[in-house]
Amino acid sequence: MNQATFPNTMAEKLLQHYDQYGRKLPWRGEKNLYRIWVSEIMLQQTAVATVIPYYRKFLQELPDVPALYACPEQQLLSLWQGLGYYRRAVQMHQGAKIMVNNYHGLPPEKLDAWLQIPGVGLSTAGAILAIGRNQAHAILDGNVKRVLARLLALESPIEDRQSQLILWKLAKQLTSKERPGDYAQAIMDLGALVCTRTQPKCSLCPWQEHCGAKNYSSPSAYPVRGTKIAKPCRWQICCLLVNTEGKLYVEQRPQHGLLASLWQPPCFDWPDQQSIPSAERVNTHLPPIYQQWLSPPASSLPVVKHAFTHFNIVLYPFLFLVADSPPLVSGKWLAHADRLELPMATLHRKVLKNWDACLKEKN
DNA sequence: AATGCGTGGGC
DNA sequence: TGCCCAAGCAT
Repeated sequence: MNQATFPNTMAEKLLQHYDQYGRKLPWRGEKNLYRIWVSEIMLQQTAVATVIPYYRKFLQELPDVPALYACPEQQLLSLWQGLGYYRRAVQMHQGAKIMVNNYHGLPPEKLDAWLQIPGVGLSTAGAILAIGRNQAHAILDGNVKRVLARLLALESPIEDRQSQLILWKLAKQLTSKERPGDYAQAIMDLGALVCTRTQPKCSLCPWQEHCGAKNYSSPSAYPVRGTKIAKPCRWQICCLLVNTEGKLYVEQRPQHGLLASLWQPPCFDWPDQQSIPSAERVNTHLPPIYQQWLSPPASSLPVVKHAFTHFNIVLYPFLFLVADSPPLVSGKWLAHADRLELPMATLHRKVLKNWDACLKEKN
């Protein structure tokens, strides 16, 4: 469909709809760039309902750039715990450092400066300055992509470079020059409430008369997706080492990669997906130092299945009762009461939760 | 350009 | 239940 067919009255039409039906959200009406930055980073690839409690807690603990700058990374990761994409928290820390060193501890006021902040790309930078300063920047997030792909009845797969260029061009074209901040939030609300992924409510849509998908095709047929690849699966033994004080042995993950710098019980790959590991077979697959601790019979806990973005994982947890605190140097022994303060990924929390439930059952 | 990076809810 | 995907960005 030719983009020239979209009249310049569309922004105003959407804004009228927004003024009446826009969502009330904790960050709506916010003009503080720091607070908008926090919301936009948390909302990357993350559902609104999930973000809200994290947003409130984060701002309560870290109300401004200097507070974020001064916050130890471990404490920051604890605030982020359970939200996912933990790199975002580290990047915000780096961003706060840049703001303290270069901008007197204040968030920048220009797009180019925001693009130098780690974790802030074109869409996030545009959103922050459009919403906070009413600067005329376009945004292009998942919601907007879906809305625009339907307007265009875009046939090329949404993730293709060609599609991205077309969508950015249209996003800029449609953005309101008068109220770009409200427009950015309006089109995201449209995607979240009306132009939804499944069962879009076209009869409520202020843009229905302009929509190629509605008028010439089927809205739910868009956006067109590329070919998907089957997710691989991994299997791991998860070792719960418990000493006589009832403390649990945990190790910190590497600083880079998956779940960077988070803590977990020691886990080891279990290459054989055919068999569920028995206590005996587990023994032979672990480093020798573990073998002396395997209290026969080792208690097995419920299997934990977890889906990451690019692979699935199955954890086989085993309980090891350790008579004395062993000479393991890389980790530490964690009391039950201190568990929540330590940043730990959801899949490992699942294991610990199951263990708690088993203990409760026995008592 | 393609891949890595979490999690929870909807269907 | 398994699959899809959300206010994307970095490498």
